Amino acid sequence: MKGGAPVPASIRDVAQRAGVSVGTVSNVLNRPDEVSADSVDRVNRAIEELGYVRNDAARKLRGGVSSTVGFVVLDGQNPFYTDVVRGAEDEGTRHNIAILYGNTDEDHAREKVYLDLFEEQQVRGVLIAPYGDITARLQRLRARGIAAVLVDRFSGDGRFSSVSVDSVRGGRMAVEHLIDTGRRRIAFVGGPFDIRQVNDRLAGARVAAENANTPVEIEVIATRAMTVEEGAAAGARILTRPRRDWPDALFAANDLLALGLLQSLIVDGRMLVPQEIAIIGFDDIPFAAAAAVPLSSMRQPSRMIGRTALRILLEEAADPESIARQTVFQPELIVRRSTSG
Amino acid sequence: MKGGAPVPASIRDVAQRAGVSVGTVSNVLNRPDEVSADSVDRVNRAIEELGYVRNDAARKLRGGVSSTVGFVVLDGQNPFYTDVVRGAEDEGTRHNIAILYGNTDEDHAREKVYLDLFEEQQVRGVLIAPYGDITARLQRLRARGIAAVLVDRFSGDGRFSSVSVDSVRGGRMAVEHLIDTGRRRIAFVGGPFDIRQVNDRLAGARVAAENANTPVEIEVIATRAMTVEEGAAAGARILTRPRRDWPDALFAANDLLALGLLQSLIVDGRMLVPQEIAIIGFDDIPFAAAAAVPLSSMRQPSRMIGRTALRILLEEAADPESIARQTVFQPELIVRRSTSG
DNA sequence: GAAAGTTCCTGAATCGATTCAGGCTGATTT
DNA sequence: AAATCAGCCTGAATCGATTCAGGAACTTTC
Repeated sequence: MKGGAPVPASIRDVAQRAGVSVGTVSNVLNRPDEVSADSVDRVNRAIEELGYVRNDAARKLRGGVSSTVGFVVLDGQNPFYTDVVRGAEDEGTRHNIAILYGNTDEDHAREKVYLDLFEEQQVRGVLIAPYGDITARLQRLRARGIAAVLVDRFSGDGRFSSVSVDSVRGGRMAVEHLIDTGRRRIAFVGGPFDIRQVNDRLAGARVAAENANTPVEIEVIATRAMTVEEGAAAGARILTRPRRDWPDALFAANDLLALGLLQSLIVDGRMLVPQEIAIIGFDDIPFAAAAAVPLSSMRQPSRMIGRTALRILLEEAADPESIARQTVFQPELIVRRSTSG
Repeated sequence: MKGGAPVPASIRDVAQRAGVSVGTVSNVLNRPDEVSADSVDRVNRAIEELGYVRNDAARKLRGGVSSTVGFVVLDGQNPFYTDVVRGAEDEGTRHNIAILYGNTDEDHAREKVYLDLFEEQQVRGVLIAPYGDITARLQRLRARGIAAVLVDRFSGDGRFSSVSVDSVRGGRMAVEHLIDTGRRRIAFVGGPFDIRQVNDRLAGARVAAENANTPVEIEVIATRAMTVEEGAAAGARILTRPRRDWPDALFAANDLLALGLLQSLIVDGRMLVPQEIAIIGFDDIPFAAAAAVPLSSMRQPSRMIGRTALRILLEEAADPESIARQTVFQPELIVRRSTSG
């Protein structure tokens, strides 16, 4: 068909063409300052002419380190996580690191599949927004020399580094805001409860309710996933109740749920938001502001989370003796129309 | 901590423990039916006991094939692309393939960086939603035995397989719909124009205008990117015009732009959508339905696109002689309130 | 019973980049 | 002039999985 070497050039070909040894070529590639300027030139020219590209497999094999990092994400459709990934990617390109991407969709089996895969790939490290409890699995990775950093989730026992947002505090702030604006019958919408953040946000909500100086009721409406569809389904369920049983505010465990709720509640003007019912979400995804009724939310510094997580991961990969550290960002209350008529 | 070798077990360790040769272990792994049941058992037990995991680097080095595929995405924040990736991932897990993910953010330099990286990684193939013209680059990959499939973009010269949606037709359908609902002064909002889809959608819009049996005006409002922010900026610019110069409909090159436009136009009730101005987007991302005014859009079968693209990629990787084929899906008009008062 | 097959297994060679002990050259010191 | 040193280079050994020619043990065929 067309030009171009059908068989890729190896370091040996480059060495031959440049008239030096393979060791020298490798040195040019990895520590050019230990090689004479003349050799550097010749080698670089040969590389150019042959279109040589380093074979990462060979490199990795010989004890080298991988230039990929695995990222296991809970929900790849959620703009919050896309943003986190984006942050990690940004930091990654600065270190010439690529991201092996895995979306688990709140599924244990997929989580395992991806971790296995990353292990086979001998990635430099793994970023993971875990679904359930995976410390055992991570221990094993570590034993293999693969670092791991938890994302969006505090590491309970402190055995692994983590980068997260204080979900309990976020839950408290959200519900305090609802109470401040006069709401008393609050429903927490979220699930499944083996997602740690869901529990934490609910716990925070309860704290706020207990600390209030008026009686505040917290009801729990469980969902099977954190999606727009599940939110809409939960909303539909609320609508079937007699009017006097409606809560006067909803705290959704994330924005996708909140958007789903919003969508189903205001359809046909069934319910007025925020007059009859206030809604607040969590994450402050870009679409929250563009919603039918702009959505109040607890903002997380998503890109920063991704960036920080990758940075810490690389540091730990470089120094396996380093001590696990927990980085916790604070959420920020963003008030929009859905809670402030 | 429990057992777990601090140093990963190799195939040799497994062989020793199972009392067989390395060749046999490899055979158990790759063609178990050529090995006696007894050996298979012993080897599997040894693998279990040692926690052995295949080293993909070594495997790749020895002429094997990679189990990763690169995916270069134009805009990772766009839910449309997340959906496409998700589709590819779905198909990938069925073949035990992981995705190396790269987000170019409409940037040539990043595009190149990722392609280099994928080449070093010797990925099985590359899926790419290209920004500009990259056939030269893809030719080179192909010469190295790396297959490539274009995503969301028709391969003009037919040298590569592609999976896309008929953007010209989509543009035509969108504008025909606007015309059908009585609009005559239509603005196309999109850019930059070196994104092929933008051109195509505009071209389709023009066809619709010319075919109409009333005079229809198509104005072009250029944006620098396809984001919510740019859409909002374009909307703000429209608002500065004297009222009589306002278009009566907007066709946005994608939903993000449309959402931005919507957001900026309806703020403070400056403009009534759809009464004064209709808006239609492209992609039908999940958030389009949840927008302030539910957004009409041209739906693309995003997951299907991803799935199909990966399937074709794997087929081509398996058979380098195969002929490039163009798969074109048809877009579907989804009418919501933003175009039908 | 010899020849010809089967079935299953062995172990050395291989892929390509990196590393490192050792060597060569010319400059500097004693 | 010998000894020392710096600067630069060489090339064999190495990583771990795969492959394949060769061979052992056992059956079947004539």
